[in-house]
Amino acid sequence: MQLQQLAYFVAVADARHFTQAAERMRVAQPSLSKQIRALETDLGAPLFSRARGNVTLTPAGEALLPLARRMLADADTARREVAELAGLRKGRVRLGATPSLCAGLLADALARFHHGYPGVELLVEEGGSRDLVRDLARGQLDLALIILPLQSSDPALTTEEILRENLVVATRQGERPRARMRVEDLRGRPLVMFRRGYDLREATLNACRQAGFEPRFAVEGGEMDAVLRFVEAGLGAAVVPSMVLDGRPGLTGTPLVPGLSRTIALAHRKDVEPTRAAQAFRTTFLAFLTDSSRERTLPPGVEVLP
Amino acid sequence: MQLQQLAYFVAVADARHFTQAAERMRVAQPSLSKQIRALETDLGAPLFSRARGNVTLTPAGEALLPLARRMLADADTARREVAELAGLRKGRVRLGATPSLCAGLLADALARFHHGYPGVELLVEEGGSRDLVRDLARGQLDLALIILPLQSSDPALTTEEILRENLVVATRQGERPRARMRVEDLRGRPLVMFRRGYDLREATLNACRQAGFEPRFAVEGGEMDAVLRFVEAGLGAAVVPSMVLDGRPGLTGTPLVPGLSRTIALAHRKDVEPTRAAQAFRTTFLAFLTDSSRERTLPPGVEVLP
DNA sequence: AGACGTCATAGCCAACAGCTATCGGAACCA
DNA sequence: TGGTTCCGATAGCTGTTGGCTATGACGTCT
Repeated sequence: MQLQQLAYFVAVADARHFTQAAERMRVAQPSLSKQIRALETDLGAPLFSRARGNVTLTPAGEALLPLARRMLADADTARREVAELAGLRKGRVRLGATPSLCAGLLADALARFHHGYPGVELLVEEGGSRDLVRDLARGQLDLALIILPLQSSDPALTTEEILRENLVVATRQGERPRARMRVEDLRGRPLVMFRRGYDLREATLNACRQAGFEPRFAVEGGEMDAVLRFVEAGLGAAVVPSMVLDGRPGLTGTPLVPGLSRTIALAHRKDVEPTRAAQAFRTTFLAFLTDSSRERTLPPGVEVLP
Repeated sequence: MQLQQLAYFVAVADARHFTQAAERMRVAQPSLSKQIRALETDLGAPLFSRARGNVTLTPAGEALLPLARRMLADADTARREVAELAGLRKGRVRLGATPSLCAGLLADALARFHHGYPGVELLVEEGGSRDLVRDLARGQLDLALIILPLQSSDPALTTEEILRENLVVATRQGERPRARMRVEDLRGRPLVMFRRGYDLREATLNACRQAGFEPRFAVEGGEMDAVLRFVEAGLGAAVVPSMVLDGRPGLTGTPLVPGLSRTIALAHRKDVEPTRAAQAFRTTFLAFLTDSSRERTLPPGVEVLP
């Protein structure tokens, strides 16, 4: 007997319908059927009478139902009580993140954390790595997702590499598509450039200079969303993390050869232990990444580091 | 969160000791440690403070303990209530079995069934297949473990092949041991023979006759235990299932080539549905066999059929 | 210092929960 | 009667995981 089997059992008892119950539990119908069957053989008695389109509880099922409900309720209570004592009932996580992450996978991760710890306040600051590092040091942030390597000489941070994201050239959809490009191909071509302070600005400029030319700007100064809209409007190309193109049908991302990528790390102050809420966020976030990686639901061009 | 993890948690809380708790739960210590750790990360808080030789509950653990106990108690109650409704609280199973099985693995199987269904009365009848089949037909048995093929022409039985057991030649320990024997080697050699009615008597006689000779008897007429004692006493050899030699240091079993084996089947009347208790016995027994097979705890010379 | 006791870690394997694809049979409808 | 639809069961595959053994780390006691 397992709690999950009981949850499935209650779902079927409520829905009087295997397929609908499976949908509600977010699993495939055969998986649920199999678990119910396992529970039945474990208990040694059928729990449902499966008349066509009319699933009903057997007496054994009737006897089990209230106990199953109570066990599940107890499990929920236990979860809450422990969370309360662990200081995760209330609390606050102040998280810094780069714009590309905010636009990309952060939303789902935050949703997951909020679902797990609904009482914890979530504050997100969007900014370049330099600003985030400064705010971490000032104690204005608990955690930050930053770009490595750090420019600042401040070694008072612990960093943990967690992601690698590929940079691609974003162009307007339909503009003579290519399989891939070299940085060299950007020479003379008008670029839409981020405002000062963005890591991507430095990255792009460095790449061009290393290729031996100074890039030409069609427009500069925007935030992430503005830059993408300018590209959509045909003002020019931009170098961006491929993940921000997810869900932007008007834009095409062309990979660069040799590949250009950035390493994203989770950083916090070395001198103070992160709050329990911050630790919980870190755990949830890492779990979210590995899960997404496993389920192939990560945006393209993002790779989870071991 | 899983019920088993909670059971492990309660065990550790009671014992204040991981290793002892693991013993009590009949698992290896690392397995238990891993489950406790999984529970802790699942709940987001440590449950034990692991001071050397002084394991104590954290506040979170204290909060969880009563709820865990209640969930486990509910699970137990649910099991009992369902069993009661399924008619397994009381009831009776009348089981027939051949002497070799009774002497061999049946004891452990019965213990397991009794543990699972303590309210069910267990009656065992030991006898040859012919007698068992007759008693099944008369309604004096619910289930029987018999030797296939059936001699009787009564087709009113459902049989399910479950085991194959090897026959070996039992001789006194120390008597010029051989790696293997042919049936032919029994010619002229005094045999200890079972009484009429034993399947083994027929099997032995048939094998000898097929090899072209009539066996010589040193003594005949005993039950299983007596036959084995006669062999131990040096009266002669006997053909027996290798499993009955398990735990008889005074006897050696020599395999026959070509191999001689018997198929054991579980039989019940075709015309009446077995009682719920009998069905439960069947399930438990089959599970016992596959478990034993997996854990390599079957007596030698016995093979579980798929 | 060394032996012991105790929990954690590492690495391996079998079992299983999950999936997709498909079947079988009841109900419904023309 | 013969599709068609719906719904649960079945089959076969895969990734995850609970279990094991062996070993490590580290305190305690002789």
